[in-house]
Amino acid sequence: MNFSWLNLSSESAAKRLLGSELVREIDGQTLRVKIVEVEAYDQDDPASHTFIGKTKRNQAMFMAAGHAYVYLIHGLHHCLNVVTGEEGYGSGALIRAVEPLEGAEQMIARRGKGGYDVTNGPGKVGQALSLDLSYSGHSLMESPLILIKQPELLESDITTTTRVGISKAGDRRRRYYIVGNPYVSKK
DNA sequence: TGGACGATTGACT
DNA sequence: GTCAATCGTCCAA
Repeated sequence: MNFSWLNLSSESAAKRLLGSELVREIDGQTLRVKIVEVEAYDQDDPASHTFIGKTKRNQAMFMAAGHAYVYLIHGLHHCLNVVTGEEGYGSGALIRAVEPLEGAEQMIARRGKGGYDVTNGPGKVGQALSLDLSYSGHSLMESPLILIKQPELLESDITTTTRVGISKAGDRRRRYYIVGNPYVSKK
């Protein structure tokens, strides 16, 4: 098992992540989700945390492909990224939304909400999977958070749009999601 | 050492 | 549609 399939540009790797699964083991429970929405970020992108270079916070983004980068937004929400590309180059894909496959009830309990609201946003994914800053830099080959490759989706199943909630480079179309999946975030 | 700010969410009008 | 919550991080002084 290796993550050479993520050793691509952040755009290609982000699209390749759609349909892949994350397995989260916690309190003896197994949570399994499918990635349905992502956004690409890299060092040459003004909207990326790595645009300013390597810092204490974003150093995980400079690790080899297949590590996790978790950050805290607005002091409230933890967001998960999958690091992509070459080690030493700060790039990755923000996991914006997932579809519960296993352990949905655990996620609903952690979220305090059911329905599609359970995981249809980056902060919601972080809460449903109970992630925090200590997971930044974690290898996604190891328990308790594992990334599992799935067959690549057809290009016709992927929609590309502008990103959400950023204040810079808002015109870059680097948000990708699975057509028709109800867990895709709204905005 | 301090102040400004954010790849968001949810509550409220 | 508007807006507050809340804190780790970054940078200026």
